[in-house]
Amino acid sequence: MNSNGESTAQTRETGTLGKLMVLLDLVTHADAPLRFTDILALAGQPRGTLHRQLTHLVEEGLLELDGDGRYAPGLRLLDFAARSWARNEFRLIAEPHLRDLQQATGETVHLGVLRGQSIIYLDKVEGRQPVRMYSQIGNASPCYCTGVGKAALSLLPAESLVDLLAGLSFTSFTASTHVSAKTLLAEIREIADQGYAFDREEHEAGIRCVAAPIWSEDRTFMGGISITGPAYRLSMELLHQWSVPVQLAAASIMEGMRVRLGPRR
Amino acid sequence: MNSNGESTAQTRETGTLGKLMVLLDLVTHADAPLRFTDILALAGQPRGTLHRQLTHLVEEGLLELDGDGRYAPGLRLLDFAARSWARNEFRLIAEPHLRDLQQATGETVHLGVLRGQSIIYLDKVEGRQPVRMYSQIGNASPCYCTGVGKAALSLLPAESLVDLLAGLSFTSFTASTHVSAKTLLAEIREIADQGYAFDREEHEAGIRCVAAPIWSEDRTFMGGISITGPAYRLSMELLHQWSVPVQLAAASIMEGMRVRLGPRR
DNA sequence: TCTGTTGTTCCATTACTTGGAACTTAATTT
DNA sequence: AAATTAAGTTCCAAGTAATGGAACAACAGA
Repeated sequence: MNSNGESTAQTRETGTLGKLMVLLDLVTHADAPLRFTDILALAGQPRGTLHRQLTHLVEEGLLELDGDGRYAPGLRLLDFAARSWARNEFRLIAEPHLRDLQQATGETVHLGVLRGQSIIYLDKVEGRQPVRMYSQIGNASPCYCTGVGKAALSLLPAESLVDLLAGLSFTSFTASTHVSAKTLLAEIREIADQGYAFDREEHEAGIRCVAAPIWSEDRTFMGGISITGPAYRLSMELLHQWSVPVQLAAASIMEGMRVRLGPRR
Repeated sequence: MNSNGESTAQTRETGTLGKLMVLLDLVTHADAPLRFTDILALAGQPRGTLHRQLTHLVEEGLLELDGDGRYAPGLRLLDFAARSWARNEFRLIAEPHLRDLQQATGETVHLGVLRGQSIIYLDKVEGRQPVRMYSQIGNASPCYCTGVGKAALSLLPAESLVDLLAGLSFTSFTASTHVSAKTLLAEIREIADQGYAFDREEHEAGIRCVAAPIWSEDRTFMGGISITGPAYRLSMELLHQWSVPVQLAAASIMEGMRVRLGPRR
């Protein structure tokens, strides 16, 4: 299987686990708790099989079954995630630099990492209001219309990049969203040259950002950091200016990673 | 080794999934990323078997394998958890009331739910500083030394309570921590009578709280909310006073649950 | 280079998952 | 209230995937 394809309904070679994960995906991605029959239709499996699988997931706390026979994501997932997040090395290293960048600009700062075709946000430092956790952290966003995403894509070797772009299906979130691999590829090459990326209201109308890529030497980690804010406050001119501190912060984080994780990587 | 519940090597009736979850638990509960051999020793399984299991978990993104052959929790867990949290019905219903309570007291407010022998924190509303997400949310804490935990235990029918207490292993976090089922049981009966619970620096020195239980009519959900703060600011007298607003907020949340989830439950 | 350690692959045996069908329970209609 | 349909659960023979011992490969230290 290819390195970071991770394409959609692709049957993975993970046996029983893979089938169960598909179910977890179904339930967690649904907009509302699903009944047994709903899942039956979506999963397309025999009733007996599905019933046993769901029972196992519930027994393990990965799903929860309420009194009305509806399945919802289980709380055990929270516990796993809390540990996963609290000890994430990249996040721990990046955190102080994110804070500095937030202080310097007054705007919201994100740390994200490329996983397959998505950016998963690892951290977020806001200014005034208390963070609504999970509001962004942990969420998976498309790579082709976010600053961090495009910055991360600029790190891929040409071949992997073309493969990944070929597998994308573009959703037009705003009028500015890239809708073809062609224009996206052109921009990513430009980003690779200049070392930073913009999001020109491509994911959400009225929201702009400037982002810089971050990577570990062994390319295990490919992601980025960004400064995000409302378009009325963040002119493109200002964003161009901020491309400098973003890149400096990214460099500091990478230096921290090199020191902490050993020079080899 | 094991944190608080989840007693050792308990074989669940969940077939292949159960075995994989044991591995996930091992890795996520460890203090640092584990090498293959570390897991081999902890899991006590044949090398070949373990290797394939870990490979499957990595392929599914539940674990991550870094360049040095160390296994860490995977980022996919974050994505699952983000969805799980964002749509949790109890949290959504409780949130505005938690905010009100925070405003009224100025101290930190928690929402927690009993899962097995642990309290899992579903939400947290702080005053001044931005919330460090996951710092508390999602974390599992012992039920016998937290305000929310003892409040939740007071909801259990006598028999279940005795069973649960019998299975506890007490860790003495501070000088005030309950260390026997006997004294704990006595306090829980008192809590059941009066309708609110205190944490008198039992989990963390210098931290007190007052908590009130919350339950759904079908007892699917048993948990509570609490006001927490430093002992120097929260005298026991003040906590006694605050037992009233905490109980009122709890009542409001339960009313909300009744309306939203239907009268049956 | 040798040697012990760590990590990976292979394959016959075993055990679990599979899925059809029968069954029970709940909801809807007459 | 009885009949009818839908929804959810249990059962078991057959097939498939997991198991685990052993052999193999990669690596580190002496």
